[in-house]
Amino acid sequence: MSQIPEKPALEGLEEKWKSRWEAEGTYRFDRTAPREQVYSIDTPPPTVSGSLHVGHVFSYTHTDIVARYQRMRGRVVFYPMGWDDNGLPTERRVQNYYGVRCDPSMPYDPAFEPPAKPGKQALSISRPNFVELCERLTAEDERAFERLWRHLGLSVDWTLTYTTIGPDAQRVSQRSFLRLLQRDQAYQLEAPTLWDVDFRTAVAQAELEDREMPGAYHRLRFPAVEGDGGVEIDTTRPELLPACVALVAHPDDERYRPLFGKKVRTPLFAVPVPVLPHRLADPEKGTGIAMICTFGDVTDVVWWRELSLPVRAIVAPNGTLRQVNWGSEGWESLDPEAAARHYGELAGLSITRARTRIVELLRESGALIGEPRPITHHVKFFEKGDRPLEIITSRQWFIRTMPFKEALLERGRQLRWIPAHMVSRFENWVNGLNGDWCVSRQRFFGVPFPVWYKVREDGTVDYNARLLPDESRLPIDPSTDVPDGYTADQRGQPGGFVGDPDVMDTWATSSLTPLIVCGWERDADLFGRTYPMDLRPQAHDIIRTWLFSTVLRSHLETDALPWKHAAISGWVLDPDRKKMSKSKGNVVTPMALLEEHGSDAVRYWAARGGPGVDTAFEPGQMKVGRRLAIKLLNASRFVLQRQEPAGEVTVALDRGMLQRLQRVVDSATRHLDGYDYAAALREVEDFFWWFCDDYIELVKRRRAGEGPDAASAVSAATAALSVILRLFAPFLPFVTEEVWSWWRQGSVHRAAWPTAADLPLTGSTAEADAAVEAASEATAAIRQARSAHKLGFGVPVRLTLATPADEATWRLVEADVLRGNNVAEASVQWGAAGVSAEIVPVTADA
RNA sequence: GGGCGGUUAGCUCAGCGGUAGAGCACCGGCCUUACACGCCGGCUGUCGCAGGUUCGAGUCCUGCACCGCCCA
Repeated sequence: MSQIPEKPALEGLEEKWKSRWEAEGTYRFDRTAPREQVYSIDTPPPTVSGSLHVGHVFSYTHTDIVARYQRMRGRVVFYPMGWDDNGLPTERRVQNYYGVRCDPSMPYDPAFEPPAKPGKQALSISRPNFVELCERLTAEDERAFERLWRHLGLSVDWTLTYTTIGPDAQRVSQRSFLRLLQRDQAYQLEAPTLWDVDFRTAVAQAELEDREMPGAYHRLRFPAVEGDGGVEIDTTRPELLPACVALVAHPDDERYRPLFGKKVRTPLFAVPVPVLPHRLADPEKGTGIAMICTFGDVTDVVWWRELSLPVRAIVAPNGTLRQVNWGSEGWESLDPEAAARHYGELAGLSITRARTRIVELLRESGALIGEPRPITHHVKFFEKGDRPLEIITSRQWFIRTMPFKEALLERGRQLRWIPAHMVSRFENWVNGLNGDWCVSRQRFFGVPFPVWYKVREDGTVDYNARLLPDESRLPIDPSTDVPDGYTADQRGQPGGFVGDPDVMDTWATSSLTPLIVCGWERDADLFGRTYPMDLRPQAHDIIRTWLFSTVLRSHLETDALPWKHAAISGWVLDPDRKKMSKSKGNVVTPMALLEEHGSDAVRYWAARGGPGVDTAFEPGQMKVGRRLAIKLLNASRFVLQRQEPAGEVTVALDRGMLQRLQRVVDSATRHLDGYDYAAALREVEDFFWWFCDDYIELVKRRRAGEGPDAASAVSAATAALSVILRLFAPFLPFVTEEVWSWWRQGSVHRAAWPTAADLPLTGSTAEADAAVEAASEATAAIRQARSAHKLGFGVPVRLTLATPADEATWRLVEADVLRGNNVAEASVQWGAAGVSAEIVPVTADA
């Protein structure tokens, strides 16, 4: 307990209480609690190689409100925080920050120190050195993130913090991968894969986005192989002509029916290709007949697979056209010399430059009909990428998704979504899945695949001869660790082994967060107490990635839903109703925002944005929140200044106030149970302002007196304050804790959530309600009259009042109403049709 | 093109079958010994448009328009 300050203020409360909470372990998880009592939260690990912005503050506050509410309800809250440091964003940040690039062929340099300032030219360093820099930089970022979250007042148990590159995450990722392999739920395949030519890695369907791009239709003439016939096609990708393997038209298209089964030859390269029917060919598009190349887009892949076509791949992993030996097997041409001559103009060029050059060649040869016609079309990009994706055949790891679509939809239905309509985002995505999940990335800072391959005697790698570690060895890095039965010097040697060079997609690790934090296969006791988890909070933009993949992994690994509830928060919108962009969010950094308005005030703004509702960034609401917090300090101080005489709450007005509060408690509890924290806050806030401006104003003079009526007011006010503080505690943790400390032991955040039993209610409910009603409407009428006559409160008045209240009710509140409105004399008519008040000032001589 | 959500006072939003609400902003007033970072009062709406159901519709149904997001 401490003294009530003379002039209480919000300043400094964050510093004071965040360190107190840490020192006292206020939010520490009690791992002896039985499962039924535990409430476990699968917090989204923010990407550390970015910055936290107001959107994070917004949604993490929502989760914290739920956590604090559940804790006060008696649940033992398991609330870890994670950092997503694994993956491409970190690599990119490290490259820019230190001016380095990773060259996996270089040896480790233990003495390496990055330059103080990044040089003009990127410095090549080994993979282990690169990974060290990633770890160094993310560790710094993580400390800054933690400071921010503590300042915001998140009631996280910081002893449970994990990172997606940490040993636990690696061990879980690798163990799960080995088990997927055993169950044939993961497999390796050389297949056409979406490929980013700048990052030089495969990407997954979930990481795609469509962008609108300018393009052009080029009409090309393909002569018949025999006779003078021919056909014209339209293509947006003429540079892929050397990779053309067939033409395709709709089976019902009368125009092309006669050509099915016949061959035409490609312009410039004179490759004979068949004309084939397929239902996916669109008769309305272009000339109605298209060229199939390996591979221009995903439809090409479908055609290639379903029509059993050969592969003629020309795009290299770096996005240039590779060398091709025309006339050799697979590259047959009716005129290999001409083909080689033409292709020689293209080889080595980037895709865009190759396109420009081939259009010139086509024009010269007469195969280009007319001029290119500009269009805009949708092109697939890696969401973090700058150039359109290519489709390149490469060896990749996949996790099966296609066989589980139905089961996953069923899991989606079992999950309680908040708000409920978000389930359709999930179903939309699952229904649209068109292939298994590609999880390998040709990158460096990630969890390696725990796999080696045997090297044949001729020095080639036998990808079918896998060497897998025992689970007890995990986590391992196959680029430095050695498989059982081999020695380090056999790496890369004939008869030896090589490690799988790839790392896992970052979602392949973050899809396991419930298993990582709950101690799957590491701590069975903890796992039993926390899994499946109670809550997954996250934003709606990552339903297709994080939520989907987590449901999949838990389904495969534990045959269960990972959590009971998924609470999907909205976005923060800027004043133009656009998603608050990172650059905008950085203009006002979260820490500056918290320092300017106070954490409770910012949390108030966030709490008003309901579940799943996109919410405008509005400093005005933060100012309102700040006023609320200040009001709590002042009102509390006033109530606590007089805690004696205490006694039974007998006066009708006092009982009526408590009844109102009881209804607020019931309703706020119902709302919070349904995760509608915004509705709960509204009700508590409305009550509190009424409590201050009407109830306290009416009773404060009686309360200042002596005897049972004063005791009734004192007791009612302190009982109400105790409940009000607890109702506000999940929303405004700092100011409520401060006030609680003035008169109570322990933390308000470990106090019990209020119930009706906390309110000393006695007597007739109807009578007390009627008293509140009569007092409120009379007061409103008198205040109105004062305003109309421009008479301030300080001027005593003579009142003529008509009130619908009956005489008995009026007598219950008369003294409070008259004193509370500075009425010197009154003439009252009760039982009137409506309320009306007339006043005249009482002058000194009257 | 398919799906989801939204459209209510100048602004931000609540209300989702029974006489249009809150806060902010604005205007007017008040030093009232908890708070001037305060208090009191006032102003403001064809509840996107068109039909329908109902005794009664921001509230339910149908269509349309516009905005946003997701997926093609």
